[in-house]
Amino acid sequence: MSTNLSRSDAIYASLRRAILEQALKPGTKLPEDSIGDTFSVSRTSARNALLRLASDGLVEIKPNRGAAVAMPTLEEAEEVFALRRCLEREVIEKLCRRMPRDGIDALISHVREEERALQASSPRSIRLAGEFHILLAELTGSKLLIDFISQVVSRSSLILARFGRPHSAECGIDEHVQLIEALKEQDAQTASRIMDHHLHAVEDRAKTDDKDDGPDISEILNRYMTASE
Amino acid sequence: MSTNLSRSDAIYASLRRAILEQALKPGTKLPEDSIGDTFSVSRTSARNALLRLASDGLVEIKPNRGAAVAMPTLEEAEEVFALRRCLEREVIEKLCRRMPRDGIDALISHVREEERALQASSPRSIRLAGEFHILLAELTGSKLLIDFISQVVSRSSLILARFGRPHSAECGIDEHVQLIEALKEQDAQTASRIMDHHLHAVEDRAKTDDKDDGPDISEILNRYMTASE
DNA sequence: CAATAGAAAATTGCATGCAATTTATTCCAC
DNA sequence: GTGGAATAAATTGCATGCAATTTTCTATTG
Repeated sequence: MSTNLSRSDAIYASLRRAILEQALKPGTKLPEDSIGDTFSVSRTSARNALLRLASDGLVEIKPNRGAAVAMPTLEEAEEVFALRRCLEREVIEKLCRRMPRDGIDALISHVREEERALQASSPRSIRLAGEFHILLAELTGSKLLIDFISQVVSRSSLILARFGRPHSAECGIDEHVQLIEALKEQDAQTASRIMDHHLHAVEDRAKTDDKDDGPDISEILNRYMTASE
Repeated sequence: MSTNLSRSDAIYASLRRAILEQALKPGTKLPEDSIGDTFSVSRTSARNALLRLASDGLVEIKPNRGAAVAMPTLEEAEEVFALRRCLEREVIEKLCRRMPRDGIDALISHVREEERALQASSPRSIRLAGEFHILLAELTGSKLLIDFISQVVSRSSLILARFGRPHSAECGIDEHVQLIEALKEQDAQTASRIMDHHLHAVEDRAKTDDKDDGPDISEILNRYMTASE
C-alpha cells in the first residue's frame, strides 16, 4: 500500500502540485536531469512525468529543447474560460437533475477546508479553490466530465499564475457558498447565473502582467516530494 | 522536411490511424515489443506512443500488465455522447457567430471527399466521417476546443467499433450536408437541431454487441506504417 | 568594441540491459 | 482427469549509455 504509486506517478503528482500551487511559475525550465536528480530517479521517469503533464497542458515540450511550465497566452486564456463556462454549465445542469446523497455535505465540508487554508495563508488555498470545481464534476459521476473539467481548471490556475495578481486565490469562497445554496434548491437558472458571474470574476482577475522567472528548481521541488495532500 | 516527425510521433500517428479506422479493434493487446519490432524501433519509442494514446483515451494501460486498445463500456459511451453534444453545440454557436471565409468551401470539399471514400468502400471513410466534426472545430479557431472535440470524436469511433454494426461509417453524410446549409444561413437553432439529431443517430447505432479479438498485430500494423494522409 | 565563427558544454532522443512483476506451462497429488 | 503448487517464459518499469541536436562560451576579425 505504501508504494502503490509508480515512480513516474509520484513525480507527476509532485510536479503537478507544485505548478498548481504556483511554486513553479509559467516559463520555468524543467530539465529532465534536474528533476531526476532531485527525486533520485533516472531521466526516464522524469521524462514520462513531463510527457503526461504536457498532455494536460501544464508544461510545453519543444523537440530537442526540453520542457517548461506552460505560458498560456491571453488568446488561449479566452479559449479556456469560454470552454470552461460551457463545461461547468453542463455540470450544474446535471447536478440540478440529480445530486447524489451527501453531495451537498461534501461541498460544504470542502468549502470549510478552503476557509481554513485561506486563514492560514497556506499555498494550498490556491489549489483547493480549483478543486472545488473538480469536486462538483465528480458529483456528476461522469469520468470524462471530471477529466475535462480538471484540464480547464488546471489551465485556469496557470493563467492566473501568469497574468493574475500574485498569490491571489482563484475563487471567491462566498460565491462557492452561494452556488451550493442554489444547487440545494435545484435552481439551475440561479446556479448557472452564479457560476457565470463567478467565472467572469476569475477571468477579470487576469489583468496585470507581471513576470519573473528562473529560481532554483530543486530547492522548490524538495518541498513537493512528499505525496501528502 | 522528410523526417520532421520524431520516431515516437510516427508510431503514435500510425497506431492512432489504425485504431480510428477500426483495423485494431477494442481489446487488442499492444505489447511494447511487438510494436517496436514492426516499426523497427526500440520499446522506448513504442512506450511513449502508447502513453500518449492512453491520455487520449484510445488505449488503456494497466500497471505491469501492458497496453490494449480501450474497450469503452456502455456507461462511458453515454458520458461521451452527452459531453459531445455539449461541445458540438458550442462549436455550432461559435460558427454561427463567426464563420471564417472559405469555411463553407472547406466543409463542402470535405464532404465530397467523404462521398468518394464511401463509394470506394475505403476504410478511410470511417475516419473522414469523424474528421468532419474536427474540421468544424478547427473553423472556430480555438485550440482547446479542437483538442476536446478530437478526444470525444476519437472515443466515439472506438465506441462504434465496440458496439456498432461492423464497418458502418459513423455519420450519415446527408446530415453533414444539411448542417452545412444551416451554418451558411447562420441559423444556429436549426443547426443545433440537426447536430443533436445527427449525434443521436450515431449513438443509436451503438446497439448490437458483437466482438472478436486478437488477430496478428504486426500484419495489421504493416499497412499503417506510412505517414500518408 | 561589436559581430561572427568555432569549439565546448549541456540537453534531448533513443537503444539496450537488468530486476521485478505478471502470465503461461509443467508437474504432482488426489 | 482435475486442482493446485512450482517453475519457466514473457512483459513491463526503470536505469544507464551513446549519438545528435541545441545552447553557451570563447576567440578571432573587422
